[in-house]
Amino acid sequence: MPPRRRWIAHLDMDAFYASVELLRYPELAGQAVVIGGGRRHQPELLEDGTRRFATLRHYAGRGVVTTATYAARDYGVHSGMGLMKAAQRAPDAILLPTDFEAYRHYSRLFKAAVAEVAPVIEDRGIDEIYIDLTDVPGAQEAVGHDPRGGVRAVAQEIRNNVKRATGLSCSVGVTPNKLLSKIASELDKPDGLTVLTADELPTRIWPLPVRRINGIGPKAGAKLKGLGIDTIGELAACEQDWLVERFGRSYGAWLHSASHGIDDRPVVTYSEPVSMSRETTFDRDLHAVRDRAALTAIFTDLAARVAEDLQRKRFVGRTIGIKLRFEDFKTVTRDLTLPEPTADPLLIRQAAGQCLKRVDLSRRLRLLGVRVGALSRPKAEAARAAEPPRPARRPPASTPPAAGAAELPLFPELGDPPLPLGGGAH
DNA sequence: TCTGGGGTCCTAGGACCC
DNA sequence: TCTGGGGTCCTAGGACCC
Repeated sequence: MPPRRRWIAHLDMDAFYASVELLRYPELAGQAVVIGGGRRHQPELLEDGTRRFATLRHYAGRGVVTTATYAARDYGVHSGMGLMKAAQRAPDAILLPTDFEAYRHYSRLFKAAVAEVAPVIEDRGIDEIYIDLTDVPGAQEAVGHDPRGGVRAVAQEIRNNVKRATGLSCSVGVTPNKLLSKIASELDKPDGLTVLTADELPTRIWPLPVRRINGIGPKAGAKLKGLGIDTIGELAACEQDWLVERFGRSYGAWLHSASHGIDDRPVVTYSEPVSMSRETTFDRDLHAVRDRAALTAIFTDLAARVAEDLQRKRFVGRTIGIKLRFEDFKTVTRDLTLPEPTADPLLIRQAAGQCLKRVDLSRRLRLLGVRVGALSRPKAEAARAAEPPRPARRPPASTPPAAGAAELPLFPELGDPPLPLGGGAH
């Protein structure tokens, strides 16, 4: 009996947001379409029943491209690009607002369709998943002399099921591990299926640029390029010690094993959230003093929204943090750990207000965020009462007056003394 | 016409305790 | 008072991903 092979699939929906929009507006098929920005550019229904769509040409704002159709990508537009820049490259491309409700709906549909064939699924966001195919009936069968035949048929069945359930296409990579499958799913995109065995590493993986490895981002990619390493094969030819000297023990060793296609991570079907946050970028940069009222309102709203998220998902958190991005794009964070976890909007806002006091607010702000971390499940009142009080590890942060957060002066009044510089408070 | 929003994980220094 | 080592928690920043 031949040994049982581990088969992991990575499934990636093709241009997901844009493809969902095309289901709704089939007349846009084949056109350059970009998804992104605010709610402003909703299509307009004309009297003759046709729709008028906004184009990128007149866009003004700070949005980015979340997805572009393949036709739009031909103009050099890709996700993450500022919409202003995208407008330069493709002024006549159609611009649609993001509709997360719709995308979440289709996300649930495609994942359910996969689960009918293979139930061991790891969520990697709204449009991609890993699937463990090892124990799916048929996956271990060779077809002729090809050990990939059985699992290829299983993967094709998954793709068919997704198409039937959603009308959308996806690309799938199947290999012995998550690292290689993630790379493989991109090899024949869109609407492709690539099955690789470990012995195909030198021919199929090593010629690719290092950036194709999930975990090598812009920084590590640039550093490798500076060292004369462009392809995964060139990385694989490096001594591990040499990489460790340059990238640190952990990352250096990982680079070495990744380039050799080694990855033992399991497919994880559930993981508890670690933090929840809300943040917003303003239409224009705001100043702590001159725009105090607006900033205070935004801050309170962000705290209320995280609190709402926590309560809806039944979590409480002990570490409250803020994030600020200045006009020069520099970002700072401050956080504060409370003696007890909470999901109360007032307590969250109070703690966030404490954090804010530790930041120098002389530069204008473009973004504000509120985060709650160190999450746990709320204890029932009864269980709490039965417990001895938790001894505080350090003096609790001076608790603001019980007056209620609404009256707290979060941002300085005109004429207030200058705020202390950030970073000095610990 | 620079660069959204929601996450995870890692590192590193200092506090604090034994 | 000086000299330690180990372990955990807290905080800040940064890389990376979807």
